[in-house]
Amino acid sequence: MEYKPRKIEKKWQRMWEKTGIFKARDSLFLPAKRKRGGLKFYILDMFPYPSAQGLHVGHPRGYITTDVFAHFMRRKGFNILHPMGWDAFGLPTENYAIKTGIHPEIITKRNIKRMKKQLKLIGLGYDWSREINTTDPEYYKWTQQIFLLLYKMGLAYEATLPINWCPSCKTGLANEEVIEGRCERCGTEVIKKDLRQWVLKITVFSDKLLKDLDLLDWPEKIKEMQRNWIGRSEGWEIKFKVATTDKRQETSIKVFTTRTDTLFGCTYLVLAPEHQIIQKLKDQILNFKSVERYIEKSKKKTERERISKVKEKAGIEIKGIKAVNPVNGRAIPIFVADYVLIHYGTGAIMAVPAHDQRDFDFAKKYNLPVIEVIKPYYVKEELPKETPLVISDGRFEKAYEGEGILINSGRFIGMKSKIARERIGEWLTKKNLAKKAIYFKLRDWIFSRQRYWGEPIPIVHCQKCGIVPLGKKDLPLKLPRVKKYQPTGTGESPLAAIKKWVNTKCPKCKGPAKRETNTMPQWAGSCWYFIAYLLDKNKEFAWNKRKINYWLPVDLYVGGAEHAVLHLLYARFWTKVLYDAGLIKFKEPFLKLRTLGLILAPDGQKMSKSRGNVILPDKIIEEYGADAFRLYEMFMGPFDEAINWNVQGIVGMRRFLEKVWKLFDGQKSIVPIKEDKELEKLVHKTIKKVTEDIENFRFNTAISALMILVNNFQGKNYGVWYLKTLLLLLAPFAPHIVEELWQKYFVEKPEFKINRSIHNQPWPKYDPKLVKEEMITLVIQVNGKVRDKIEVKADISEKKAKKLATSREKIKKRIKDKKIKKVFFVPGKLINIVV
RNA sequence: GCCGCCGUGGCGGAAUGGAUUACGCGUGCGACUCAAAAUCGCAUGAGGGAAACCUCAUGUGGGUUCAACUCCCACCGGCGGCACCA
Repeated sequence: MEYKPRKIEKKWQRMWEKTGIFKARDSLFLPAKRKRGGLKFYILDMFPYPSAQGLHVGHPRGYITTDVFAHFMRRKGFNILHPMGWDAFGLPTENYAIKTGIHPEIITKRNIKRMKKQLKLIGLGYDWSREINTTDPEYYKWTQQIFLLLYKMGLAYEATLPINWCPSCKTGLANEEVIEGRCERCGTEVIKKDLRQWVLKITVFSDKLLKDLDLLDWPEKIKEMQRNWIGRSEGWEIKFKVATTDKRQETSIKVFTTRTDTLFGCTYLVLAPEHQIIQKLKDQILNFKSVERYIEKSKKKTERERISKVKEKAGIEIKGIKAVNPVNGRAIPIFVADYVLIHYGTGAIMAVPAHDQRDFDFAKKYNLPVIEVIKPYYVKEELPKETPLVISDGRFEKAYEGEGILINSGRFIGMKSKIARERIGEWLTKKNLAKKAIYFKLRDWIFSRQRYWGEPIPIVHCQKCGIVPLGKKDLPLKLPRVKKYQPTGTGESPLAAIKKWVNTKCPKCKGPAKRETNTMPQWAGSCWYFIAYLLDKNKEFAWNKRKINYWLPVDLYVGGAEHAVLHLLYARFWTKVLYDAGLIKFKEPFLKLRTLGLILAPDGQKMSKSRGNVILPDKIIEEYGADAFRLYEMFMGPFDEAINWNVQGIVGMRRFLEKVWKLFDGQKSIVPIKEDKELEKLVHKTIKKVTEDIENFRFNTAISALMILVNNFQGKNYGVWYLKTLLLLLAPFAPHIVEELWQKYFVEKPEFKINRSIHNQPWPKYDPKLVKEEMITLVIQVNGKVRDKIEVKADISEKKAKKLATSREKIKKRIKDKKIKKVFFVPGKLINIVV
C-alpha cells in the first residue's frame, strides 16, 4: 500500500478530536484523584494574533515544539494542559475595519477561523475545549475586573503626562513600544504630547521583578534584557546648596550619582529642562527669557531628534544663581540641557567632565574647566602630597571613565576610587549632605490608548464624585457599536463620539457622568491569559481557585524572543499584583521559558506579505503531509536559532517517512524472525538518545538518531519489539503515520479507543547495560595525531592498550628509534604516545 | 558607543577538551528499466600520489595543552538587544 499522508492524517485528526485524547483532566486537581493521576504539566505557547494573512511556515515552529514536548511528557505519565487561544485586540484589525467598514469583531472571527483551520491541519494536540479569545466580552470582563483590582490597590492612576504619541496610529504608546524613537508598529517618528492617561504603577515592583528573575529557568539573554530594562543602579543623592542673590531664600539641588569618588572634579551642574527649581527661582535668574526659550525648544523636539543629536550636547547657563560643591565649597555654574532627563534620578546631574564623556563634550563646547581627579592604576608615578590643580587646557581628548587613584581630592588623595566612592559618600552623609539611593530605569506603564479596538476601561468620571470605578455587576462593559473606527487624532478615542455610550449615570450618586473613552493597550489581555484557560466563565474567580492553583504556574512557555521586555514583563507584573491580592499562590507565571529562532524566507529575509516571500504551510502539507512538515520544522536546526526555509529540505523528511512505511508495508502482521544483538543494542541507544535530546530541546539530533535507526533496519531481520519501539519514539514528531501503523499492526480490534492510541502508550525505557559498548575502536595517536585504530574490548586496561598499540606495524614505524616520553590513555577512547 | 550571541563542506547542520564534517539536502557514478521518474547501492572538504598513504583545513593571528571547532587574548565579519539612564 502506498503512503498517502493526507488520507491518514485527516482520519486520525478526526478520531482524536472525537475521543478527546488531548484534553487535560481537570478532575485530577481533586486531592484524592491526584495521587492516581500523576503530576501535572502546563505547557503553553504564546497565543497568536489572528491576522488576515494567516500563518506562514515560520509561525508553527513553536507550536510544533510544544506539541512534541507535550506528547513526550504525556507519555511519561504527566497530566498535560496544552491550550490555545487568540490575542485578538489590536491595530491591524482596527485599521482593516477603517478601510473596509467591516466590524472588527467580524474580521477577528473570520481570521480566527482561517488560522484555526491551518493549525488543525498540522495535527497539533491542543485542548480546544478551553479556547479563549481576548476580545470576547466574557473574556475581557475579567481583564476589566483585574483593572479595577489594580485601581483599588492604588496601582492605577490618572495623570496628564507628556507621553509618546504616534502621529500615524494616533495613539499614545508605552515606553516599551518605542524603538529608537519610532513607533513599534508602524515605524513613524514618535512625538511628545501632553495627554490625560491611565498609568499603572509597575515601578512599585521594580525590585521584585528584578530579584525574582533569579528564580526562573529562562534564557540568560532574556533575563539580561529585562535586567537592563529595569535598570537598577546604586549610588548617592547629593545635596548642592544654591547660592542666590537673595540670601534669605535658601534652597538646594539634589543630584544622583554613582561616582561620588569624582565629586572633587565636579565643575558645574546640569538640570533637565523640566526641573521645577527653574520656575521656583525664576526671579533670581537673570536670563530667564532665554532659558525659557531653550526649554520650549527642547520640548518640541521629537524623541528621534533628541537621539540623533546624541553627540551634540547643547544647553544654556542659568545666570544669577550658582551651586556650591559640598566637598570643597567652590561655587559652580548651573546649566539646563536636554541631555539630562527629568524622569531619571533627580532630574539633575553633577558634571565631572574629566571622567564622563557626555560632560566632557559639553564642557568643551562651553569652555568649562576640566579637573582631573582620577589617575588610572597603570600610572605608577609617585603622587606628590599636594597635587597641583590640573585644569584642562585642551590636553584631554577623552574623559577617563575607569577606576584608579584619586588626585586633586583633598584628604582623599591617593585612595582607590572604589573605596573613595564609599568614604566620600559617608563623609557627606555625616554632614547631612548626602544619602544612599537606588534608582531604576523602569517607568510606570502608560496604559491607555486612544483607539477603538481594545478593552474599555471600566471607569466613569462624575462631576460630583470624580473618578468612580464600575462595580463587578456592571461588567463586562462592552464596546459600543460605532459607524466610524477612525481615531480622532485629538487625543480622544472614537468612543468619545458615541454620546449614548459616553453619557451615563454615576454608580455612586446616580448623577450625570461620562464614561472613560480610552481603551486598554494590546498587552492587557495577554497579561493574564495563562489563567484564563482555567476559568469557568460562569463562576466567580474564587470558585476557580483550586483549578488555578493546581495547574499554575506554567511549567514550560515557548515563544519568540521579541516579547522579552513587553509581554513577558507585563505578565510578570500582573501576576505579582494578583499574588499580593491573595488571589493566586504563585509569584511568577512562567517557570521555564524557551525562545524560538525565526524561520526566514529562502532569501534570508523575514517573511512578509510586502516582500512577497511568504511560504504557506497549507501547500506544503498538501504536498508532503503534516508529518513531514512537522519533522522538517524540527530537523532544520537548533530550535532557538534563525534559519532559512529550504524547499528541498522537506523532501528528505518525506523520504524518511516512506522508509518507515515500507518497513511495514506488504506484511500481514509483524513476525519476529531472528533477534539481532547489534540491532537490539542500537534500539536501546536510540531510546536513550531521543529521550535525552527531547528533554534538552535538541529535536534535530533526536530525529537524526531515528533516521540512523531506520537506516540500520534496511535489509535486516527485525523483531516486533524493534519496530514497536521505533513507532513509540517517532510518535511525538510524526503522530499520524505512527498511529496508522500502530493501529494496523499492533492493535487487535479495529475500533479506536483512547487507551489503545499510540499516544497513550508509555514512553519506552532502555536497558543501561545494553547501551554500553562491549567493543570499541581505540584510536592510537602518536604526538597527538591519529595513526591507527584497533577494535578492542571497551574496558581494556592502559597496560594492555599500550602493549597492543606499540605492537602495531604502523605505530612501530613511527616510534622506531625514538624514546617514548609519555603515554596518555583515555579509557574507552584513545591512547596517545608522545615521543 | 554599551551588552549578549554566532562564524565548521556546494547548502541546513553534527561534534563543546580526545577520530572534524553525524543526519539531511544537493551532486556524480552504478543497479533496476526499452526509456524516464521513483527506488536501491557506492562515492562526495581541499591538495598531492599509480597505490599503500601523506600534507593542509572549523573567520584571521597568537597562546594554554600530550591533544583545541571546543579554553584564554587580540582582531575581522555577521546577527540580536539597549542607547544621553548620571
